[in-house]
Amino acid sequence: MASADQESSEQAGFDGARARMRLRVPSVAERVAEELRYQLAEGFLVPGSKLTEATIAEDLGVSRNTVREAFAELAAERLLLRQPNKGVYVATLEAGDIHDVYTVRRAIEVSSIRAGGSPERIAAVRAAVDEGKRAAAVNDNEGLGSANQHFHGAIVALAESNRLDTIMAQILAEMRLYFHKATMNAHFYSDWLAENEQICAALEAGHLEEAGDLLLAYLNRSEQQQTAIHGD
Amino acid sequence: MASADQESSEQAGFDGARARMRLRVPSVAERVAEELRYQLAEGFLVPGSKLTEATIAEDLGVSRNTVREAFAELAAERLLLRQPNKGVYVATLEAGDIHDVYTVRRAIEVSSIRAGGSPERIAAVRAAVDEGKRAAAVNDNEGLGSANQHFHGAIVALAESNRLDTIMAQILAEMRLYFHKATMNAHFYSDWLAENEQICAALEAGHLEEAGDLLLAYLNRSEQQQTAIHGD
DNA sequence: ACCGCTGGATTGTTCAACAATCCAGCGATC
DNA sequence: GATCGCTGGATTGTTGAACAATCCAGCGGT
Repeated sequence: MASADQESSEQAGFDGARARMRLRVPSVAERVAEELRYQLAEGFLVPGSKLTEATIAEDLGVSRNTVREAFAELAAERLLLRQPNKGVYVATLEAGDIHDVYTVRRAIEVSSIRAGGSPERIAAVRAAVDEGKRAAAVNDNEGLGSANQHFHGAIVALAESNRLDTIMAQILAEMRLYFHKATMNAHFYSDWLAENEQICAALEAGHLEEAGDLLLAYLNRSEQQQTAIHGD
Repeated sequence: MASADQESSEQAGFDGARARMRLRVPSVAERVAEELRYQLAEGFLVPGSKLTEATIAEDLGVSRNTVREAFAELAAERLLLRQPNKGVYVATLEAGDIHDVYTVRRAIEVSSIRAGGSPERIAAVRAAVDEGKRAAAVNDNEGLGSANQHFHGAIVALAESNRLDTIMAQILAEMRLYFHKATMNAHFYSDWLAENEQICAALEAGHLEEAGDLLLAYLNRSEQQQTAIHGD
């Protein structure tokens, strides 16, 4: 997702008329990266475990060189850790990294929401909130989780910055990798809904300062929770 | 610089006693990437020009596959643009990208300075200001430019977040690439010194809000200047 | 318990080949 | 004369094999 979108010049306010064609066939290396990303997000590859080039190459039926290219891509996204002459390992988040990740989130999320956004972008935030409500209604824990990620992604999208979007996407991928389904019990999601609703409402009402404060408070609390669980 | 530092667990408060050894020999691909980064920053490779794999491979005396790995790394940093089946090109910043870049800078720089920082980190900011003054004293335009980059890098470093640091490093590399020496006349540097001094003073005095406001104002003005020059 | 060695496994890098794709040029056609 | 279709050459994408460099576990010697 990082190197996939190179339409930085493609402004958002484009007429739907001249819709871009995008029938590009992703390269093999990209598909390998995509597959690995999927397996990482799904938890098939546990943090810290080693990925051997030859094995993966054979499993996916591609050349070792191609696997290497995919590794490079994922290493650049911090999903894999490359240790020279030793191998690549699934990234692990240490105690310090949790703070690190939340520092980034505070910077870009709060800044994005404080600057407001176009009505369409705000509507996208609202949509994510609703998505969460629907998931909660049917007790879909997994759906609840991704709805929350959509919510925070939509907040960053308010800023209409491609770079912030990809940064956020990477951070979310990192969190998916580490705070995996297994580690998140239902009680985590308890407060989200109400809080997201509150933030979204403030945003819609144009109370940007308040929205920012609420979001900041949420992030701080969330960091505390995570640190408490993944001990340090 | 992006994938080079994987000591995310290495907290800042480390005793100088157990200094890290770092005698790692960078891989060939990394050295190729380094060389290209240098040529990009130095302006030998103009934005938009095409880089042919075979040519670079021969010039540097390495294999085409290795060049490819280096390309992947630089493409992930947005310094190169990979167009599938066509080739890699030196990245160009369109009008919209300028706003994009500054949006990121506003987010992470302002957020970093508003949170303050340890005395050592603040001292580093001060050091960057002094570096600028020394460069100005001898009319060293180039030194003045890099001093300013050090200044803003030091501000982000206040947050003590590895991720923010690498993000900022990439952004600065992008700007170096585009706003190259040739394009920046001396008059650009005119205000910097006084303003950096002011920001730094506010920071040292603990007036974080004021420091943030000053920095924000600077970034906004700088964006305007850049947009004015590199037409839109 | 410490040391050095050694062999096997894995990564790093190169090379050569071929398929897939793009692009410029060049006729053929209306 | 502009458009279309083709074709040939150049470049990228991908593979497979080979070899060098490096690491690591195990083993034996002291």
